[in-house]
Amino acid sequence: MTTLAPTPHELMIRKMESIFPLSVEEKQAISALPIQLVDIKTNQDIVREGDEPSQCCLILEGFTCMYKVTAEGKRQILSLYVPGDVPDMQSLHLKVIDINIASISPCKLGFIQHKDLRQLCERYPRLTAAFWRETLVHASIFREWLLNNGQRPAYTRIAHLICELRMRLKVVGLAENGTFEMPATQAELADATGITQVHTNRVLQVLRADGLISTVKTQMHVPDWNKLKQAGEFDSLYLHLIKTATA
Amino acid sequence: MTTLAPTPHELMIRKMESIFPLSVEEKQAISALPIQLVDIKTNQDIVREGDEPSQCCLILEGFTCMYKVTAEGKRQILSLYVPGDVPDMQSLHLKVIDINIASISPCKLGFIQHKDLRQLCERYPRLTAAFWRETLVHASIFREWLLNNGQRPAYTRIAHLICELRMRLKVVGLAENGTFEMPATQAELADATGITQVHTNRVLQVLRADGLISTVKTQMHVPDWNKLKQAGEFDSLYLHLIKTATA
DNA sequence: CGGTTTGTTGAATTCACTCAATCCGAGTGG
DNA sequence: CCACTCGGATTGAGTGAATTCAACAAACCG
Repeated sequence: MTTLAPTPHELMIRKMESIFPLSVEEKQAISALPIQLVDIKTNQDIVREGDEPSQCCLILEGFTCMYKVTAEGKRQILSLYVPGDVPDMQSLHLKVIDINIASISPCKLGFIQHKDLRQLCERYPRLTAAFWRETLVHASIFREWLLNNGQRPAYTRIAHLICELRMRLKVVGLAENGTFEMPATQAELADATGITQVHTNRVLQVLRADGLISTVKTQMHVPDWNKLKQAGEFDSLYLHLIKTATA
Repeated sequence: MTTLAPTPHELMIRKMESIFPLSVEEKQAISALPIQLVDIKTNQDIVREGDEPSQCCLILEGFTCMYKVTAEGKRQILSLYVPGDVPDMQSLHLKVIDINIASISPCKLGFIQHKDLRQLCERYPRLTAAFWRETLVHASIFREWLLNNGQRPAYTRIAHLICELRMRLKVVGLAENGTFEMPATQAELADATGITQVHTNRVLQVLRADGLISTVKTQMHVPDWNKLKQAGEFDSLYLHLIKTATA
């Protein structure tokens, strides 16, 4: 299945439907949402700690990451966001942003005003549940990362991260045949998994040698999904995808 | 201020008001919520991965923890929950539970039926926002733990955890004069911070030697809040407390 | 009490880190 | 078309923070 680039609204709906069944009416309502398109370059901050935005950001193309830095200047990437994600949905209810969001590749973004989202939720109360659920799924991803980074050895940890990305990209149609764009640098993977860049490099080499992944530029290929899943101890339950989306 | 043990509803309201301003009406509505009281012993599972509960669990007394285990049997504690918390609020919107929750001390729990919470939210839409916000704050705590466990050295990491507990207990009136109950064992602190029990023990000794904490049985005392905050690089922004609660 | 959990200590080990240095491909400009 | 730059990837060698393993002390509990 070769999917033409979906419109912003199509993408948003596709993503939402992976975790929440939408009615025709609800989809129409979402499709009517005003979205302001913006292109940005690599390594641009989109939202910063302390900001009080009045809009949410929908990723349309490219990858972004959420991160925090310690007093000593060490950066932890808290999550990677891919097309269809709204990394700052929390700003609907937490006025002051407590994290940073930045692009890690050139991105196309769609900004949606809080007021429009609030209006939508008022008119379609089930959508409140849908958005709430989306934030809960992201919380679940944070938890899985906590487990992953806290208890698993580097090899498993990186394998797990790659599994998650593949799965999340698949539901929005961006990971066919086990191949997908993965523009994160090794330094970024390192900051996401809490290991050093040097060590990340060595682990990736072993993963390649073991035939679990192969990379060409920013293209990641997973020849044997089951083997990688096993290496990464990956169980997608925590992504809370509904069955139709997993198939 | 010596607070008498609050009723379940008082405790719930006190906690909610630390992150969301409630009207008199809303408080009355919450007070009318049916709550089923249950006492449990230490180390009892309350909710398990795979469960599909029809109720949420309000902690009234004691500590509980949320955890996950890897295939190799390593346990990561994802969060600690204290009186006033509802650790499984997510079950309102994520049918299948993806984590475990267990007591780490004897606990008094209050179970609230999903249907009652849903009804409450329908009648008082602002409360939907309040509960949603509560789940977002917990997500924020997961993120901070990710940063803490991923990027900070063991000493800072444990100091930070103690700071967080003090702060969260304070808003429900359980940490006056820098003293509070902290029933977690060193093994549990270890699983929460992603370091070994042995090393946790050594770090605690240093923290005591540095005069940052002192412990008598399960009582934790913090003689100098500012010093501990500094040692733990603690900034409470991520808890999203409203000003009146911080004071 | 005796049994069990929790806390403490020592010694050897290791996984991952630090600190460079080097390599490489993609642009850029002369 | 090649020299130059620059970000990213790779490699080597030495180091260290935290681990493992094992034993022991202390506190807790029925």
